[in-house]
Amino acid sequence: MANQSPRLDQVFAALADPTRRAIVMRLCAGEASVGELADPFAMALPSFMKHIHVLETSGLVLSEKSGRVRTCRLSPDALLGAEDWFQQQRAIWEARLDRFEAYVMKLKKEKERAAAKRPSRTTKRKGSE
Amino acid sequence: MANQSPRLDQVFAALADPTRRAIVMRLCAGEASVGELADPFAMALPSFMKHIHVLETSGLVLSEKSGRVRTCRLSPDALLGAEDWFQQQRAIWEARLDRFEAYVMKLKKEKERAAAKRPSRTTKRKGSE
DNA sequence: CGATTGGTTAGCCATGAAGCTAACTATAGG
DNA sequence: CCTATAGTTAGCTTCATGGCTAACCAATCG
Repeated sequence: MANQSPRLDQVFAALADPTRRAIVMRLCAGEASVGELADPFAMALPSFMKHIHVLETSGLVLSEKSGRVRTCRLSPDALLGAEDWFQQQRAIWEARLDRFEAYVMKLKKEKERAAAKRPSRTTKRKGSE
Repeated sequence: MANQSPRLDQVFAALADPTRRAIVMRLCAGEASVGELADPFAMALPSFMKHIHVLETSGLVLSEKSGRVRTCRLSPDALLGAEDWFQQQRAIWEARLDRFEAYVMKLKKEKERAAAKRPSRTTKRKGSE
């Protein structure tokens, strides 16, 4: 029940930036070096590296340096964790909608029964909500 | 293909804060007034209202004031939009994994065929990557 | 060796986010 | 009418974020 996970904070914060989302999207297609990743962006390397670092500390991306080139790849766990969060919320939301619908149905039925009992009151306006 | 949606920026940024995620979770269970929402948090009202406002401009939450009380409710669209983003990434990721697996299978088969051809070389080490 | 390439570190700046208090508006209740 | 309630506005601090330049390693390559 305690959903105070600092990981989610970082994952969502990381994904709030279009540059970083683009990096994640790129990495979904396969690993790449920092240089390759940086290429499409009109941004100085140090600025770009900050984004990589943010992605890394959020757990979304892993990287490894061999020689003078650092290769980055996606770590699906964090991504899946965030997706889970959405699915949980949606489940709760949908359960509520179901309950609400059930409630409306119940009201409707009661109204029908009342109408059957004393038809003269069928045209009564809306009723209390 | 242009996924530069400023909406996603705002939605993810909104969800990067634990207070705001808690608000969203609370609202999944049904609408509530600002006061009700603020109650569990040890935070001055003006600070809290900022969170509400962030949620509102992100499109996650709608609110309406009647009398002196403002009632908030979830707007599922933005939530679903964000969930979609994850599902798209996952689809790409999984397609890649499939392709990778297919590639590995192909390698394996070739190796087997080679082994069948000249069994003496079966114990050769790893091979070039 | 010396130059180039690929990345890293350090430090600066502007902006925006998250919190606070204090003071104000406007409805509801007595 | 008076007071308490529910938000709201204004203005202030502090810290994080996103960008830059300049200078600095450390592998390659010629």
